[in-house]
Amino acid sequence: MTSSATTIFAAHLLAWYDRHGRELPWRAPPGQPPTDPYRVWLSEVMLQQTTVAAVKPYFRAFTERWPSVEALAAAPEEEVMAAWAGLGYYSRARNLVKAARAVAERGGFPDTEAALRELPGLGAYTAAAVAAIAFGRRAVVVDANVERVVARLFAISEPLPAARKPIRAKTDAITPEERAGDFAQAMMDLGATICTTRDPKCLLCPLAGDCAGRMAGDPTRFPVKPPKKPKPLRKGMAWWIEREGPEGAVVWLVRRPGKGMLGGMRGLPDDGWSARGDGIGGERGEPLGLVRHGFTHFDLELSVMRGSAPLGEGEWWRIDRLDEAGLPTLYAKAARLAAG
DNA sequence: GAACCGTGGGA
DNA sequence: TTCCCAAGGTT
Repeated sequence: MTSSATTIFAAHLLAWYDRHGRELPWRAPPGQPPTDPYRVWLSEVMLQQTTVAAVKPYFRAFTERWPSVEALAAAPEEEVMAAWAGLGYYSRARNLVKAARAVAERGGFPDTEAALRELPGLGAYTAAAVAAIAFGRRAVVVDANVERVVARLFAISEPLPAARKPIRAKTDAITPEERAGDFAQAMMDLGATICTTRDPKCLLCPLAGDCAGRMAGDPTRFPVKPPKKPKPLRKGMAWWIEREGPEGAVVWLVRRPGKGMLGGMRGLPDDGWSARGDGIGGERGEPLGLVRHGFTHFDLELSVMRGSAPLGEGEWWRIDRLDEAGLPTLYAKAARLAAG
């Protein structure tokens, strides 16, 4: 594509974006002053591998409770972890606190892609997105949407993940010098609403006339994905240990190790199903039921037992305030089973 | 590269 | 029900 062709292509897509771009809580309306980098960063981290619908309530809660990066930097880590509960990929919350403190320490966000990339939790995608959207830098932003749109647009037949190199090169070639942030958001909106994984709406697509994948017959052939591996089934045990406290019934909660599965989150004492060698042994006890839960790379069947004595380091937590404990979904399910 | 790291919604 | 996977990063 020639330089002038690139300009026309980008202008075409941006015109579509100005008319059809989605309204989102973290997105400044067209023509507004530069978006607050804190809100851009926070939303981009929340959106990593996470749907817009899932992020919205968390974004509102975080920005209401911690309106600035300085406020977030001053928050105790465990409060942030609890507020993140249910959103998944909990290393994001740990890195969020680290990055906020680094930013507050240096007096504000760095405004270049390379410097942003140094912050914990900001990889190639997020650093480029924040640099482009919050600071108006030209950056090549490639997420799963862009990957799909570009693979179809140029009919890239090489399978993933090797296809990422040519996809990135093509994305670079079509990224304009001006409004690179809007261009990136336009590509992502296009992927989310038109160029969807299944059943793309090619008749509504502003790029249909340029799409090699469509001309090839079936755009959904791109990108070509490798076969996926079967998910193993793991079995484990956890204990629901309840007693009467001065203010009502309480249950024994532990803090999970900082790394690994559900790292840093509260949970029920367990037998080490997460395979990190840090399990707690315990008597079998009365079986309360079975919780099934799917993780990214394995499924879990967790047997929940009624225990009698506290196991490991932990704390008694009021059962009527269990929703404030910040339990990840697995343990929220177990609690529902035991208390519910 | 490849494994590891969550969750909920849509088809 | 089952499968797929979404504004990825770290090791």
